[in-house]
Amino acid sequence: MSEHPRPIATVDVVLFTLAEADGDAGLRVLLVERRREPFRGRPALPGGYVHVDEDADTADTARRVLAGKLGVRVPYLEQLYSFGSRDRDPRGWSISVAYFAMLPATAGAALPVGARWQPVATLPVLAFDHAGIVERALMRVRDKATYSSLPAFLLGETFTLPQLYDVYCRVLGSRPDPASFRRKIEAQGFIVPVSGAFSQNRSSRPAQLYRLADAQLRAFDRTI
Amino acid sequence: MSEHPRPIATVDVVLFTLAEADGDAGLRVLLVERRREPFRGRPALPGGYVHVDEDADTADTARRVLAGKLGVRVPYLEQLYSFGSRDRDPRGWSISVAYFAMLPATAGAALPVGARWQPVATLPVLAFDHAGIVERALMRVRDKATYSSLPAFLLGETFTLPQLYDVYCRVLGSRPDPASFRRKIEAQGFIVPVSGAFSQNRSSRPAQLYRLADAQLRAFDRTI
DNA sequence: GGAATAGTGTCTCTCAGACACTATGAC
DNA sequence: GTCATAGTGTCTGAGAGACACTATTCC
Repeated sequence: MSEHPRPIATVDVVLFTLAEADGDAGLRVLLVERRREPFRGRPALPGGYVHVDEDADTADTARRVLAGKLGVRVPYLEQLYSFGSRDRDPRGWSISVAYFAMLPATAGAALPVGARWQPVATLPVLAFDHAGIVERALMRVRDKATYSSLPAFLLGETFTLPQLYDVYCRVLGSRPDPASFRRKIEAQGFIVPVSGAFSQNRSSRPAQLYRLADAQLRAFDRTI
Repeated sequence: MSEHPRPIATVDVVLFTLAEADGDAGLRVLLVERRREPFRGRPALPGGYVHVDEDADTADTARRVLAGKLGVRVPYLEQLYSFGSRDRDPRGWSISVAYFAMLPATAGAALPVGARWQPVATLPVLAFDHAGIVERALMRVRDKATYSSLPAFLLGETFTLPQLYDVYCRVLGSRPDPASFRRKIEAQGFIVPVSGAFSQNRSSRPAQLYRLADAQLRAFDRTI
């Protein structure tokens, strides 16, 4: 009675970062070239099977994939959505529990062969339904940028308010009033000034450095 | 290489409704008594295995469970979260893709034996990690009530603004200003008046009847 | 008329947006 | 001093909260 054929169970991760050069706007997502069938040679999201003997839960699977395939540890990881259907994998009925993660630009370091950062504006054709997964992740990240501290996880330990403003702009794709932004962020209180620390600017006034008040995501207040 | 032992794959549904009697505040959730091990005799969320030969995707599984076990069709169904871990099911590593659904009070009709509506304020001990699933569903529904038309799916085809206000209050557990609520909702424009139709009140002024502008969830505007 | 609920007008306070202004560094 | 960027002050308009008020039904 309880023995049904089981679907394939995988975890895929949409890993976001920003280009280090401020000149290039917008988010980038990590793609790896598939080395096996199906979709051999196609770019895909990093992912893998749930290892029932190794992983305590699906978040563990996500972290194992990121650490093993890419050697990164991410400051922010969130479950995105689960894509489970008959058609999404030619090998059969499969469920992918998708996560997304934010990685500071500085932590980019060396990528293994076959992995690359791709601007979300110019995505190639992806394996499986991964295009849809990236699309949903982008919607989530952009939506959360309007009411949470999420974009701050794209920055390193310390950052200036202008840098934070820049990150929000690049994630949102719009430029709200900088003065309003400053007041709004300061009112939310999820960042605290690092006393006495200032940015080293090329040829202008240095800016106060801040850090996150805590490692958690903070949502802004909302009323009906 | 690609043959890993697969986790169990199930779908569970948190089905919400309101008591018909306006006197009783708050949401109710549907529980069914488990008739098999594990957790035999314990109340649990309606759910079941993914049937790879029957279900096109996990939303199909959710609808099949609701139709088969309870004979209901729901006007709103949304994927909630996936709970996948080694420990959540004594039979082994398991993934439950959880959904939540909203059912108008009037559609309650006859429930099968072993099923019952339970106020969320007085939940018993549940099977598996279902208490955590209900908790997350409640957080989602209450959060969405602050910025979307979600609570409207707890009402029937037509409803009055005072009824809608009552539903939002019961979901949110608070009583915002009724005048502000009216203005806010009218500005969002997700409900339209049914021309010439009014409620039949016992001994007071009848109210304008409204219906949803479309069958989709509508999110309110938000700025940063 | 009174009771009860539906619905509006209006004041205040907060906050986003706009934008002019001042502040502080490098040179 | 100039240039560049950091950061503030202030006005305005939109909207939430509070609450007094009017409107329409049944009795």
